[in-house]
Amino acid sequence: MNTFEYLLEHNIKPSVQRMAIMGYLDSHRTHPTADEIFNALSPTIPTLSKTTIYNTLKLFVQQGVAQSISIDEKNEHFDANTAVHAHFLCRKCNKIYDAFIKSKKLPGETELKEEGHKIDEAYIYYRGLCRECMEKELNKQNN
Amino acid sequence: MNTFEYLLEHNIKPSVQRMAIMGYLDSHRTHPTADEIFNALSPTIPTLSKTTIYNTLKLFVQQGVAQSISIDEKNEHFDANTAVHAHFLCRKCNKIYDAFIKSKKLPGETELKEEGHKIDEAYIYYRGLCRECMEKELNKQNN
DNA sequence: ATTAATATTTGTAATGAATACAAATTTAGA
DNA sequence: TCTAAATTTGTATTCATTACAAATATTAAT
Ligand SMILES: [Mn+2]
Ligand SMILES: [Mn+2]
Ligand SMILES: [Zn+2]
Ligand SMILES: [Zn+2]
Repeated sequence: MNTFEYLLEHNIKPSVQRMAIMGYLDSHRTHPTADEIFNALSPTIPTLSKTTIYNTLKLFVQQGVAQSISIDEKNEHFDANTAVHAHFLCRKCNKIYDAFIKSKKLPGETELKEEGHKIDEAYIYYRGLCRECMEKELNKQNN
Repeated sequence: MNTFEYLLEHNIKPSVQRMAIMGYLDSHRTHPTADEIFNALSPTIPTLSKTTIYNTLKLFVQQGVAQSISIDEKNEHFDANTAVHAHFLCRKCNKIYDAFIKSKKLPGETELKEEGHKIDEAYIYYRGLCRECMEKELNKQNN
């Protein structure tokens, strides 16, 4: 799937900036923040403005080519994967890990629907200590 | 369960301010923000400071007598119910509804544990249109 | 009861991510 | 080419949250 066509199919005019931001999001599945995207792209597009990053990401979310991840209190993160999937934030290294979902029924979903609410978005967030960080802590102790 | 004992059991010294904030959280299960709590309590405790609200809520979360709900991008919400349960935010009226969870296994949890991560917190968020708001919209059309 | 040490609260200043806004630039159409 | 619309940019602003230090309250020691 090429970025140009993908944006067009979602009614987003593929400008240089939009292509670059979508390209970055698609090739870096690390759930970057607006700031991280700006720092990554600004060397190659020196005129790039942070406002454009914010505007574009908002547009991407509206048009359904990205989702906003609010697992981190401090910063909004973004994900080119728009499918419903779980996220795990390591409180030590701040990395965000993906976890895919097997069952179709999400917890509490049926109850909410039975009460007559209409669900448009679903998010599953976990926080804790990732394997990598846990191993680092163990190595410290065994030295 | 009385508030005084409850705070003590969780190693929180029950000051007037802390009692009031815990009392409010416990009796208003509407997932209030720091600002809402301040506006509600400041008439009865005129010297109350907003900083105290923030400090106290942070302490409550640390000591496990409240949880922080980050379903709303704009404001942090708080909940005296510390059990893992789902939340539904209506994007029209901004009310946050509870939904209780039947199954013990949360989506993606097993996968994350198998990868060696240690999960400490779990959050399930939904967004959409609540029944009340949907009915209001229907009434508008049929007039 | 005084005093001193500690804990808590308060008010104000600072932070910083996100937004508002208007000017500048680019793109598309006549 | 000329014009209008769309997009981008830079700067100013917002506002929830935090930092900090002074003020007050609580507890412990003398
Ligand atoms: Mn993801
Ligand atoms: Mn709740
Ligand atoms: Zn980690
Ligand atoms: Zn509603």
